[in-house]
Amino acid sequence: MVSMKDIAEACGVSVASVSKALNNHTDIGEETRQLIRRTAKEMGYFPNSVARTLKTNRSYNLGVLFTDEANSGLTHDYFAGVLESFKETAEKNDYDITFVNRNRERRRRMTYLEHARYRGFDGVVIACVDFADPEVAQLVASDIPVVTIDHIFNNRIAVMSDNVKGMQSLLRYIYSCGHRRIAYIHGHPSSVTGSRLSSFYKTAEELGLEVPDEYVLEAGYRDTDGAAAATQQLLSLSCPPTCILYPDDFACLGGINTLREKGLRIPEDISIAGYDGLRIGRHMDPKLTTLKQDTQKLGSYAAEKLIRLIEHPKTSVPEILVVEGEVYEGGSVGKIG
Amino acid sequence: MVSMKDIAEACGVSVASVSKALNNHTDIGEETRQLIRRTAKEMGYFPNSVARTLKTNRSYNLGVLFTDEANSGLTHDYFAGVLESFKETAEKNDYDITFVNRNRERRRRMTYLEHARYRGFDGVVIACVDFADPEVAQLVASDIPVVTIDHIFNNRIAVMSDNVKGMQSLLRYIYSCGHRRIAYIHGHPSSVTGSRLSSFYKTAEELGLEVPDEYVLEAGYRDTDGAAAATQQLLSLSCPPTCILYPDDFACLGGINTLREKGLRIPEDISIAGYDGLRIGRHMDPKLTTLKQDTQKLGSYAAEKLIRLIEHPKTSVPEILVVEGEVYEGGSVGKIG
DNA sequence: TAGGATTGCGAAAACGATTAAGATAGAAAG
DNA sequence: CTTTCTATCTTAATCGTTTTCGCAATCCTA
Repeated sequence: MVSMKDIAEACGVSVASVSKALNNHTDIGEETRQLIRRTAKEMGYFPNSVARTLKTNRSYNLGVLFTDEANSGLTHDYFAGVLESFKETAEKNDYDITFVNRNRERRRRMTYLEHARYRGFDGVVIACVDFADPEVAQLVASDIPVVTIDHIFNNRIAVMSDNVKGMQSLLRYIYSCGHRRIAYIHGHPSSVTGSRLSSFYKTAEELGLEVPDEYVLEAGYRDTDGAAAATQQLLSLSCPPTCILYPDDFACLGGINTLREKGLRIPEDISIAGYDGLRIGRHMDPKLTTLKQDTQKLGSYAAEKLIRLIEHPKTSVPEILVVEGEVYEGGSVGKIG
Repeated sequence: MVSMKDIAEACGVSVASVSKALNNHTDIGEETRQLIRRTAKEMGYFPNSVARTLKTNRSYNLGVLFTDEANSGLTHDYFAGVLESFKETAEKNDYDITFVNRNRERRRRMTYLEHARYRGFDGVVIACVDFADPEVAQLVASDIPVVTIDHIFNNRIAVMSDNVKGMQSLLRYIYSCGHRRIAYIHGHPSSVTGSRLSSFYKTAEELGLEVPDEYVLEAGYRDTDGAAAATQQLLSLSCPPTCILYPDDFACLGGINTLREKGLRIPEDISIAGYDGLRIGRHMDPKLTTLKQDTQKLGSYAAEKLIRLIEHPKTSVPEILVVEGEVYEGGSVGKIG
């Protein structure tokens, strides 16, 4: 590999001058600058980020922390969408991204924070993890710039999908279609689920909707079997709902199958709605009515805020960015009355 | 951050001794070793991978190269599955992964190879890219260890999903169900498509199947609209097929919708089969018959081979690893006769 | 034209680790 | 009692950059 030293020799100048010429410093003559830049290009010089990082303590590398619970992970569509967008924005700003982990086996195990320090990440984005994990807390409490997605920590920047407004819009839409007996199968307890659930109740109250306790059940996120079981339970009620809300689009699939097995048609006999706005929903028949989260914005905002925090720590304030989604009117929620 | 220097001072030894104690070298006394290791732990020391990389020229970081054609990318289920598995295996071996890209905007643009050198990747895995891209060729031709997935380069290690056997098994299965008029909507020309297509023809011949030219159409990978259009075309034939093969599971969705619009039931009126074995297929109704590719093995093999190539270049030979998939017998292919 | 300001450049010290080679001590060998 | 090992530890160079500081040479300005 050709280094600055090689260029310096070729040009008959010092390494310092090469560095200055290449980094557009002011205290270097125009002619020498040109000469150096030309030879650098000719010799196929490319900087060594490792050396630069060591010296400057800036790696231009962002850590991405997420955990692969239940074999989801990268195949988790919502997160994949966010990450894709995050990656793109980061790269546009000359940052690379590397996954944070603690799966070390050969050497001493590392905590997330240790790993982040080990690699010298300039910042870390945290999404889709168990936010109660003490190791996550340790990382968040450190001096490393952090942005979280869909979870709020004290004095940290967070990018949130607006679950409150989202659920509100979705429920209002369903109500506007004439539904009055609406059930909600929510995900396992988490801040996300919490927001949606309370928004569900609040909106129902605003609408004057009555929500019997039997109408609110729990199933895992992306858990088709759980959704199927819950659906079964709802159908066996003496007064079953006319519309069922699911934790997410994927879980819907489990519900749909149960409904079809019972010979129920969607949306003629029963209506359903998902949450997330995954691509598959638009290809189902009928198209799945859902709340489409803006993964594109979520990812790019997270990256922009994180980079801003890194590059301008003084003027960056802990803030909570809320990204609204929108109701996707598929055909899975029928009109009543 | 506490460095070796700090530990050295605390223990009253030289930095060299600290390095030796921590890396289990032989020329260090047992007592001093213990002392150093203990103090290191007490002081919360953690190595700095950047400094180590600079000195040793080994980053323990692998590059992942893929391109996000048509807004797929990380939301591309097949690739996401492979990557997830690759990541896991890499991490088990103490390697991290970073994405290779060339989207630099602020600084000088980089080629893939330049980026790989810039970051000092120990090796790169290439998957899901335009293999005809000269920049990919440049990277492959370099001295950086490379493993490709689903594409073969001269003198390089490749991990391949067995598209020949896969298509053979799938077609034989469909044949065994009694189908004789089988159409194939294949993906855009690529080595993958090529293998499947030729295997389709070869297997058909072996089975004594006649395949009219009108039965073989083209649509993009994951292109639901294209699949829908092709399906339309097939249905309008005077002698339409009894079973349609699609480029992939996702594209199937486009086909399914077209079929349902025509009032055709699956599999009573017409049969379909996908390719890939995505999770959604198992939740469709009927379950989608498909060829399930072993993304888990593909990813882990790629990681293992790449790491082996990095760590034992002498005994590593360019080889082609073939990973077999298996027919997933859903219910979308009906029995005939 | 002397003095100070400006400009262009180089020397050298970092950054945090690794490692070859040298130094020191005590032990074994003659 | 030298000499030669061996075990243990240190010195110092190095990886490829960045950056501070100092030194000339040049340029103003009065």
